[in-house]
Amino acid sequence: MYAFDVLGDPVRRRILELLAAGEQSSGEVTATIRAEFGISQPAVSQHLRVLRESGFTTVRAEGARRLYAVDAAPLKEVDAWLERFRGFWNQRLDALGTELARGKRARRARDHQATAPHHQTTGPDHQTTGPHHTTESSDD
Amino acid sequence: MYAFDVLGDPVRRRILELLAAGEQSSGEVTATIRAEFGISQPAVSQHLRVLRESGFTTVRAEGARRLYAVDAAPLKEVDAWLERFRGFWNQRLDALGTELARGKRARRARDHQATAPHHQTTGPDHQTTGPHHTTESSDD
DNA sequence: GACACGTATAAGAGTTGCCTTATATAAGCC
DNA sequence: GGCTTATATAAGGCAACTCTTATACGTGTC
Repeated sequence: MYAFDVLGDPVRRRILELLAAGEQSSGEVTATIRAEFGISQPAVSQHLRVLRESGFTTVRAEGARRLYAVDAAPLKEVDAWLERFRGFWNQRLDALGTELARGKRARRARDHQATAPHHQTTGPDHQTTGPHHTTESSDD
Repeated sequence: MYAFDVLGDPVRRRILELLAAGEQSSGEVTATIRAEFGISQPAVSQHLRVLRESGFTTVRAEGARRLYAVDAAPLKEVDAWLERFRGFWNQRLDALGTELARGKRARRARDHQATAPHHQTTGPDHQTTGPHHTTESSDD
């Protein structure tokens, strides 16, 4: 899951945000990013390269310009990874105790798309204690 | 959005995957990670520290053990960031042009409402350029 | 108290990542 | 052709990250 590495940089995330509004030329992106982050044109170009080479964007030439646009594929991957955690903020944590008491918990941890280098998951053969109660999980 | 930095590391992502199945002690996590990644106990402990200090996990002591569990707050943040891109993979990219021509775009049933009543999908209402057609590179 | 276990921290080395300045390539215009 | 605009690449410096080994700290046991 190379994707998370790419998204680790705030400049790159910002560029994607900009492109989410629609195709933009390298120059347009550069102007905005320079204004916001105060970095040089080559620096922005390098970030664009990373995004391009990692599949987050597509580019097409229009004269001397390069028009960048979001390619959602890697983001989709990230979204898929998050999938397994969705249950953690979709339920009333406070009510969890009750749920457990009823022995009625839902089965989570269905698939694992581990990016681990080696073999598969050695599933914790404990109780699958899904979403537990965290003392105070901030929810907004 | 510190969260993406934390998730940039494959070991940390794996640890979260493990914890997604339920609370685990530092030792249990360490055993699995050591087996899969071949790194030392202190290395795992340091990753656990990062996860702890960045709010991805909670810890509670049980005797000499430290029991770690997922805290979803930061993941929720990541999910919220992704929100703006959801529209990019919920529509038929190839048909987009046609669809626009027919002016039929808007009301597409959002489909996939499987389990979670996640936040309302505020589709990216990018005017024109939105999701364009490209060859989607699914993997790299 | 002494010792083993479970876990964390400290200090240092190697690697990776991002930024800068300088420069190259290509297109547009006169 | 020669100049300007648009964008990319190259090379080097510095900071940040992650690993390792060594060690400290708290807990349970005898």
